[in-house]
Amino acid sequence: MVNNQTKVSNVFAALADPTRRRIMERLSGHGERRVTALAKPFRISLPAISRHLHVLERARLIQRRRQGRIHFIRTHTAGIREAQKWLMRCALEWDSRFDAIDKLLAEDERKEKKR
Amino acid sequence: MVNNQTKVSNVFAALADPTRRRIMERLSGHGERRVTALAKPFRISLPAISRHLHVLERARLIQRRRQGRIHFIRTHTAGIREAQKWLMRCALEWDSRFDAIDKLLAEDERKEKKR
DNA sequence: CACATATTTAACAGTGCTGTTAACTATTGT
DNA sequence: ACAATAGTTAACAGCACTGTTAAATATGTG
Repeated sequence: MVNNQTKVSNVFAALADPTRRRIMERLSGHGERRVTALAKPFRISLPAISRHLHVLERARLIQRRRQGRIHFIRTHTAGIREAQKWLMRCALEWDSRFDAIDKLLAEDERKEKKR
Repeated sequence: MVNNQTKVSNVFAALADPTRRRIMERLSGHGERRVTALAKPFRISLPAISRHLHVLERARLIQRRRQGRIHFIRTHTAGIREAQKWLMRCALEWDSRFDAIDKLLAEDERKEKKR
C-alpha cells in the first residue's frame, strides 16, 4: 500500500514530463483512445509510450480498459485531484482569493467520505 | 529564455520531491525563513538543502532575499499558479463543477496582462 | 587581523528515468 | 494453422538527480 506522500510524488513526477502532459491533453475531452492512436503524433517509439502510460496509470491519472488486444485509455481524475489538493493547501495560505476553491474541495471531501 | 513547456516541467518536477514539498509546507504561512532555520528538521546535509532551494527557486516556487550572509527564503506564487493553470485546463474538461475555479483563474489572467 | 557563521560550489558515488531495438504474448482474421 | 495486429517486457546505453564530504566564498565579530 502506497502512502499518501508517495501518491502525491507519483502524480507530480508523472506530470513533470512533457510527453506525459501532452498525452493527458490529448486525452482530456475525448472519451477513450487506444494506445496506438494515442501514440500517433509522437516521434518516440511505442514501447516508450507504453512506459509513459504505466507511469500515468500508477499515478492514477489515466485508467485502462482492455477489450481483446486493444487497450482503451481514458483520463482518471483521482491523480489530478491529489495534486490540486496539495497545491491548494499551499496556495490558500498565500492568497485568500482562493477561498472559493477551498469550498469546492471541501465539498469533494464530503462526497468522498460518503462512499 | 525558458519556454512555457519547460516552465511547467520545472514546477512539477520540483514538487515531485517529498523533501521539497515539506520545505514548501514549512514555508507557507510563515513569511520569511533563513536557510539554516528551514533546514533544521531535515536529516539531510545543508548542501543538499541548498540544492533543493535552487530547484524551487528555478521553478519560481520560492524567492530569495539576501541580507549580508543570511539568505531569507519566502514562497513565490508564480510557480504554483503555473501548475494550477495546467491542472485546471485538464480538470475543467472532466468536471464542469470546476467552472468557479475557471472564472477565478481567468480573472488572474486579466490582471497579469494589465501589468 | 583572526576566527566564527551562513551558505554555496566542487567532486564524486549511487540510483533511477527515458529512449532504443529485439523479442515476447495475446488476440484477430484468412 | 499461419500471418497480421496490438501492445508489453527485456536488456542495455546515456543522462540527470540526490546525497555525501571537503573546500570555497562572503559576511560578521572580538
